[in-house]
Amino acid sequence: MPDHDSSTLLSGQTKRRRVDIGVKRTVGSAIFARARENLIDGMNQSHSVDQDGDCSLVGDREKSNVLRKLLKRANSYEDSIMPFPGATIISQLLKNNMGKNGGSDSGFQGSGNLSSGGSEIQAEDGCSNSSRERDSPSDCLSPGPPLPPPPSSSSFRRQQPPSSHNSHAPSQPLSLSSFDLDRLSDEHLRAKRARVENIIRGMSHSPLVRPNAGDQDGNRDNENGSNNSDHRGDGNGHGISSNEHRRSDGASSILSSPGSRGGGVSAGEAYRENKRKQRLAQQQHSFTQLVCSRQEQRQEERRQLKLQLEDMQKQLRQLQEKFYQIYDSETEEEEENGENGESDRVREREEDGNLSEDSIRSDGLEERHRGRGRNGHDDLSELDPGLFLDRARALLREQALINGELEEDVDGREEEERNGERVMKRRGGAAGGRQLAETLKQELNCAVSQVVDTVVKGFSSPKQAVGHHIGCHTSTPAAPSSSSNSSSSCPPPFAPLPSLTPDSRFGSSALALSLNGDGSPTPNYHHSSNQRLHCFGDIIVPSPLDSFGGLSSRLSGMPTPNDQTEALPLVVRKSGGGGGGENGNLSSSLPPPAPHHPSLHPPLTASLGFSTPSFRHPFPLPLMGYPFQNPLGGGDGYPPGPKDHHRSSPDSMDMTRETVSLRTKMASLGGGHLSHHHHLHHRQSSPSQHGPEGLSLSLIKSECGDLQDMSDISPYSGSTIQEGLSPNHLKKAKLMFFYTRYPSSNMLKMFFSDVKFNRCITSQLIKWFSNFREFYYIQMEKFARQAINEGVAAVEELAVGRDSELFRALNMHYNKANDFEVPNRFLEVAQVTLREFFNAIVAGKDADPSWKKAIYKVICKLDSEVPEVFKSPNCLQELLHD
DNA sequence: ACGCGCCCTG
DNA sequence: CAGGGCGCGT
Repeated sequence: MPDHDSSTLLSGQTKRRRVDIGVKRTVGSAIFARARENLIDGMNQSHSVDQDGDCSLVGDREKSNVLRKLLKRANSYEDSIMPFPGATIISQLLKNNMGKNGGSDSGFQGSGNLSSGGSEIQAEDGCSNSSRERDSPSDCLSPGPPLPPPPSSSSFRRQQPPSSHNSHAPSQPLSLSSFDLDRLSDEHLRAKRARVENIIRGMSHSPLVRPNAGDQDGNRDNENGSNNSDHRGDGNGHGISSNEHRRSDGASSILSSPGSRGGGVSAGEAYRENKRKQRLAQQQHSFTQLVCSRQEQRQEERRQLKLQLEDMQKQLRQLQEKFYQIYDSETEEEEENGENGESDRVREREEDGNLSEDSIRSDGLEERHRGRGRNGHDDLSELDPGLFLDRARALLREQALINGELEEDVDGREEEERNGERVMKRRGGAAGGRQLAETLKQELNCAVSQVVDTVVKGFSSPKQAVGHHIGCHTSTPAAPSSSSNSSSSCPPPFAPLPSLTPDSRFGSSALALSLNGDGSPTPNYHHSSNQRLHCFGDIIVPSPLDSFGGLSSRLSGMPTPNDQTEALPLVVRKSGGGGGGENGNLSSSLPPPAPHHPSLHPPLTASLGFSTPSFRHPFPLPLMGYPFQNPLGGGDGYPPGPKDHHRSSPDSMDMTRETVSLRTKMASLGGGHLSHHHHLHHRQSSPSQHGPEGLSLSLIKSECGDLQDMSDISPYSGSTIQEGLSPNHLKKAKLMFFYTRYPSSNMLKMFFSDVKFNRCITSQLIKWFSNFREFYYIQMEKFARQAINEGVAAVEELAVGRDSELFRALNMHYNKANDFEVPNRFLEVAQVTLREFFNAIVAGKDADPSWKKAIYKVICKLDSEVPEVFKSPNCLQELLHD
């Protein structure tokens, strides 16, 4: 896995570098361009760079996006309610929400926000909404006209105001859920509000509460410092922008240094509380009430989250102390070596501690969230720390079980904590810090992935998420005790909830991040690559996965790939290095949701070895929703159900008729062979490997899914219409290349009439010819240079005959079997091409970067008619027989 | 803005 | 051979 990671990283780096260098467009200042690139990368790719903050940040960003979406969708509703121009109002609301989420945390500063409706809020909003990549907090401070949230541009960008990210992130989920509340009646709102307030009041007495305003800066600085030092290693050129970016992002609230925490309820809190109440009283009528209530709720939620955060941090610190006590003596030496890796490890420990200990206290919040969740589709509630913690806890337990160091009982949270400590101690004593670190890494990975998963799921299917949320919460605690086999821990809870199953697919497979799942209502999502992106913006969130990857890689001591392109959305992780792995298979292999019985699990789980419960969810990945119609496979072609193992041997599939693309995708997915995908269960691969694979799957789905439904390919009909390209098609294309180097798409359609054309197929064919050309021209250039080197002085000396090396090379490539008689015309063209290259090189034109273009222009005119025979689906037989 | 083609990479 | 990025032409 390290190898893979490193390779990926390298490629990513190179790509990035290339991109950076290649960007000639003048987009303002280079810094801005960089920043945007980073942003986009962060959104769409891994942002391993700042893993520390990723957990929360990612979620935050995504949430913000989602919030916007929701708001947009709700426009109609809001309009009806509000007499004012809907857009303005909504944007205002949105801003307020966002401002509150981000701004209220800044303690006293926010005191004026509520009553005044505040310029501050708006300003902050403007900041975040404008999605300008700027690092100076001052921008946000300057009050200005409210900027309507630019949905398109901002969808991919982070919106956190630089000054408030700490608590901002956690609060987001709640705000989302609260949004749903809009649709509830006032009564509901009030009731809820009252409940929440009660809770908050209770919480407010917590000694851990503190005003964030003062701390944030300090914390951020600290975090930044650590981040910078950590990532310096992988800065590779874009360090500046990335660092800056990170700064603005801030570190994750969860992981942030606990050093400055503490203190009782701030005066600001109380003040704000009062303010809220006043406002409530004032706003008894009209939509303003709605708005205010929502705001209030958000604030409260935020506060809760903040409290939780504080708690977590404190716990983290405690845990850390314990940790150090136990291990420092042993690991000191290692730490002495102290490089980035070491520091990373330390942080990991912190994180881990955070997670495990946080879980201890998450109950109250969970309860609240659950309650709230029922009212609206607060899938978002899933996002809340409580859930996260819960899952983390479960993971921790799981890990303990895996290592056989955890006792069966883990009922009480204290118990749990103790167990964790015990485990640590034992490990420290026996295996040493290394093992512990490994365990922690795994745990962390799992937790992160789960969180991501949860977020995604929540976004993708809100309503279901509620149920899922509940199920998950309840299930996790109980699972470990029920059986040593953790695999059954999470799934069972879902079983009773039919509605959950659809999205649980994603949800459960932490690795499966794709939102495109069938369940998701995103209408446009399967359109084009572009839309793919949009999709992500809408629902999914690449970053979480990224963060996951980053974390995992980092934990493993490997640099994180910066350029993990779309791996995220997708999905299928087959095996997991982090222990999450194999689920991908399961998920992919499992058929939809029918409430599955635990009985089904045993075989699967057994092969899974150890993995977190969530990973074991045998839910099919969203991708599965797109049944790859395998004409021969009778429609169940691709996603093999869990039972596929027991089914007729996969080999029965007619691979020759399998579409090429499908095969390739499958290969990427299944680690190779469609027929052997069941072997995946036994494979152990690094998580990093899965990203790309999953990606390919998503690609298939998203790109091909939209094309005409493949369903109309009659599997049983004698008709040769295929939805994909077969190896024979490839061969045919190669032969066609002898006639035409630049076939038009129409031509391709004519000559591949036995293929059901869609964008996928078309582009694939075009790509084929592009690749053919590439090879062709490379050969030409090579031989031209060779001729020049050999002293050929005149082009006339150059000739391409069937016995020439050049021709042999070409023939070997396009007509390997040599069972096709290459037309003379091709020889002529080849000769012309060769000479063109020769002349150009001799003339020194090759100094020009685009010197080949002229040649291409010439060659593209030399295409000749492709014999009619090629139009026949059976042309190969006919041609080759000749 | 979109599609195409080249280039580079894996 | 496929992905992805980029530039160019429309």
